[in-house]
Amino acid sequence: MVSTQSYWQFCPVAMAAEIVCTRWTPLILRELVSGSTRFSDLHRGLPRISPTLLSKRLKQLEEAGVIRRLASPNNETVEYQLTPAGEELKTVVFDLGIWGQRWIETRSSLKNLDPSLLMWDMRRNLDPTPMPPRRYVIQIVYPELTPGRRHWWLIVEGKATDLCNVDPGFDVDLYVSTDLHTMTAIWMGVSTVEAELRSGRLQVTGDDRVRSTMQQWLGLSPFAAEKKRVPSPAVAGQPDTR
Amino acid sequence: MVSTQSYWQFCPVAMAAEIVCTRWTPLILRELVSGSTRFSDLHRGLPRISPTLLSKRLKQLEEAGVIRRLASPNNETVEYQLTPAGEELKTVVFDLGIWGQRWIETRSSLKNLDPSLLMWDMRRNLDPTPMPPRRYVIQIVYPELTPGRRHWWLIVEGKATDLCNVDPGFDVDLYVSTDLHTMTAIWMGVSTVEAELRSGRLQVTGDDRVRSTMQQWLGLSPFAAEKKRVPSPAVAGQPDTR
DNA sequence: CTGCATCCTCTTCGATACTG
DNA sequence: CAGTATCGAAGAGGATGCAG
Repeated sequence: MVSTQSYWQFCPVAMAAEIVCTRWTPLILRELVSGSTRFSDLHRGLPRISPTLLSKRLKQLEEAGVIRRLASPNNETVEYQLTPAGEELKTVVFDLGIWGQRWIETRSSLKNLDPSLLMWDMRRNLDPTPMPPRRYVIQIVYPELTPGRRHWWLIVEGKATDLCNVDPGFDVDLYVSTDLHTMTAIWMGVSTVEAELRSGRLQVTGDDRVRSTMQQWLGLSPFAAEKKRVPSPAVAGQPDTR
Repeated sequence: MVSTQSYWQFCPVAMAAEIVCTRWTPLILRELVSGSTRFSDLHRGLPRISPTLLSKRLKQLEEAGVIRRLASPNNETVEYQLTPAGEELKTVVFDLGIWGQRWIETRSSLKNLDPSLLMWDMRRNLDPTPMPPRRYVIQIVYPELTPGRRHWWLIVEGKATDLCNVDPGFDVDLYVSTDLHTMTAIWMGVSTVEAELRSGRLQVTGDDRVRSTMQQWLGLSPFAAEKKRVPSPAVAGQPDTR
């Protein structure tokens, strides 16, 4: 029987698409490119993939020479690292994201909201430069959400940032309260901290210096700078700033 | 029930992958980027896709704003054209091909050979500049293949080139005889006309001026110039040039 | 907890035939 | 020419289990 996953074409686009353009693979590559190397970290950035399929895709990527599987001596941990071939896929993944940011309308981009994904992404890109040189705790609250997804803590310490979903017990330096839609819009660059503070959909209380530099330390999506080329109709339930 | 084709992620990479990275879609885009606009031409470049699926993908691409469907007034013909958003996908598709050319080993690239695909691609990229300014007929023969796939004619007239699989009845100006593997390797840039003439796997007889410029008018794959970064083991059954 | 393997269901894809 | 219709095969998702 003919393998159904091959295109049977010698064209390099077809050969590459067989490796890169299968379900979940571009997103797995995005996670790897963003620096995740552990199975569980990858899965955290891709909550809806089944572990079975993630495992299978990682094997296929290894087989294709895109990643290397590195087990620690005693087999305690496994890391997946991009090979040189994998490194060169960064361009493709990034260009794909740029295209998406430019041409996919805001309305549909802002349909698939997930606080744990958003917080996980924020943790990854947070820029601690404006923070004081000590442990700094930011609490983010989405009052609209169910209790289990309502409260989040970002614990900045040196260059590392930790993310918690349960109260870590530290004193909070900065409180942020908003709704998931607004926070996602800011993260994606279709709105700004300033505009949402004015609109009243975002409230920030605490340390004044950190408060005023939020747009900086928030470290937006890598694609946030790219402007939409499609009309962004006013999103339902989200009236414009007065 | 949750739609299974969405990733449920707001990340632009995910949104773009939902549109671009479904089965066959990168290849359909390659055909569109290469200039095909008609359903039957697209299908000719993608012989193994079912018309059902091609039709479905074209609808999805139209829905996504990547192409426009244009029916002639009397509905006799239909054309699919890239929108501005679709034009910007050229980069992504091209980069994907570049990556494939660099990182996928020759052995696997040269597994999926198909004379009609190869000839269709050659027709598309042929450069008629070195030909005399009249109808010029090139016959290509693959003696190894079954009769129905053995003989091909390229009919160059002005800037247009026609491809025939049955004898068009014209006098032939140039005869080319080779095997499919060799011709594909030349087309993909992993071998050259000169090397294969020397190896004896390629024979060309007829018009001397056109014969000597074959490497030029053949108009290789758009990716042929990109050098492989992976070792190219000597391909089985294809010994190196002495 | 990490990193999978199994089992089962549901969706998608491919092959072929057929239509206006 | 430009697609639909049909149906069996393959692939993806979900739940669960389990070893280190």
